[in-house]
Amino acid sequence: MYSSANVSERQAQAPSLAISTVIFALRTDPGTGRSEIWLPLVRRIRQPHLGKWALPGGPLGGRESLQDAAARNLRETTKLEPTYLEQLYAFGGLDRSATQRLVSIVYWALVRPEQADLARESENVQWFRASDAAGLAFDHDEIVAYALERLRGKIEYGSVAYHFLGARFTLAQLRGVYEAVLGRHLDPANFRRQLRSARDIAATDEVLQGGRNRPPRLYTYTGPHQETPPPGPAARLPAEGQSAAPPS
Amino acid sequence: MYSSANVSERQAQAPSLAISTVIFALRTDPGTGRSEIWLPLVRRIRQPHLGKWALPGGPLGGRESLQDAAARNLRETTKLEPTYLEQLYAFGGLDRSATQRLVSIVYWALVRPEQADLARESENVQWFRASDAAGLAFDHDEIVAYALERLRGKIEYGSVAYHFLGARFTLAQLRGVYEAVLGRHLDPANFRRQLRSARDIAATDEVLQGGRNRPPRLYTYTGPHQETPPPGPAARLPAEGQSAAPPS
DNA sequence: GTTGTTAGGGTCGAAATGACTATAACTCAT
DNA sequence: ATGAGTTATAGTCATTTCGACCCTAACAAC
Repeated sequence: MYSSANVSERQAQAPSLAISTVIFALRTDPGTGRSEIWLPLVRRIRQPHLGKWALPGGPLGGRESLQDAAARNLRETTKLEPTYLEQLYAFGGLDRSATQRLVSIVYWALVRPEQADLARESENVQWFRASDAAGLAFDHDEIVAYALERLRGKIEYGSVAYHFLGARFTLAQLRGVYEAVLGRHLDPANFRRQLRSARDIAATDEVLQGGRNRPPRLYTYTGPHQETPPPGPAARLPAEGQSAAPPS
Repeated sequence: MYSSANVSERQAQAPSLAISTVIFALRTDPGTGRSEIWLPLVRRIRQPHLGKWALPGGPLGGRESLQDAAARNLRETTKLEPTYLEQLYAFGGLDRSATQRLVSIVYWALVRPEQADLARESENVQWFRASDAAGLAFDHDEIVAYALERLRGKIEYGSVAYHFLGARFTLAQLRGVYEAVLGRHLDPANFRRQLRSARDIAATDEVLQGGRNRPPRLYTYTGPHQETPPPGPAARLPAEGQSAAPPS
């Protein structure tokens, strides 16, 4: 292996390698009270695609793992730590960038709403509704669409919705996450029944006071608190279950 | 984005980028008649890990997509075309190779048994039972384990088992694939019932003659004949369902 | 013929799921 | 204070799914 192309030739052809990150957060619409998915984008300050919005990213440092590079992107653009960070896909089409051959390893992350609200916004960093994120630089439109697709898959599978929320949450909030991601209404009673069994959530003895209706009980996530899953998939697997629901 | 590190520094740090491929094929044990998963490995002919077995792979050419590079690896090592080829994961740990910083984008492929039998074997290319593939070069042990994990996920989900078989197959053969991958016995009657509904298989009007028992009917796969899924995930998604099975 | 073995169809109960009803607990308007 | 409105939470019921199991059909070998 490691073919016979000589080294100088290989270097000459070597595509640049970059890391990009799709960062999802939930925001509650003040009007309808419904949860929506948002993500931060950065404005391109150089060619190509100067002035367009793009996913946060940059070159891979020589002393950091892929995961670390993605986490660094996150810190640098939004000043916050993700509650979930996973590799999405490596994009390497020939025509991704007009100026150079570019291979991007893309990660996707979930952050909590409190953090998303605190995240700085500036001239060149702004949050967008996921459904409004179009016309991005490079092939980032497709990447965002794919990340949403994958988010749907993961959330149906089960153990990712909690990472959108804080340490304590009501079942209605959790259901709001599911509804925002899946894009359909879920029956509150059935949703409750499904979560009572299995999944890594536990009821606390507290309730959320101050609402205008019956105070809902607060729950916590007790599963592997995979702040940022370990580098290799080998280490990541025990926390997940890998693979998905049986459409049969 | 695209940080402020200057270009020369970035080049100096730039990790090498390689493509590797995990190629799975099914072989039937002549003794027990059970199906087993095999994969081809190549012997390292240079340092590091000289003499050890490793996944087929090599550098990414400047004029080929990631997918094309993986397909080329396949051709070059086994002289055969895969019936299925998908990106597995990008591995980029700091300590993967002792001699250099190496990022590997790994693909996994399925090939048909007839093809696997025809595939050349040589001094430096040999097929191994997946369960016997240990002590490989670099972190390839972990990569193979992860590929098997993902294969299990995909097969439970549904649409990948056919790619191990030829154009026409019996349900017993298909069940053999599932049993080899999942590592457990499946009830023939229930298996039949599940496949009768939904999945992209159709009964032909032919039966397989020549066995010593009742001749089984032959079936075909009618789904998207995803010989080699399109480059971007966007194009790949309609054929798949993305994500994995529900451990709940 | 009989026997052995696999193909393929069916039954039955347990478990999961979706649609729905009912009651509890709170706030707010009157 | 009382009732209306809203959400939380429990329960019911019919349908579907799934695993375990049984039975008959169709071949080869003897």
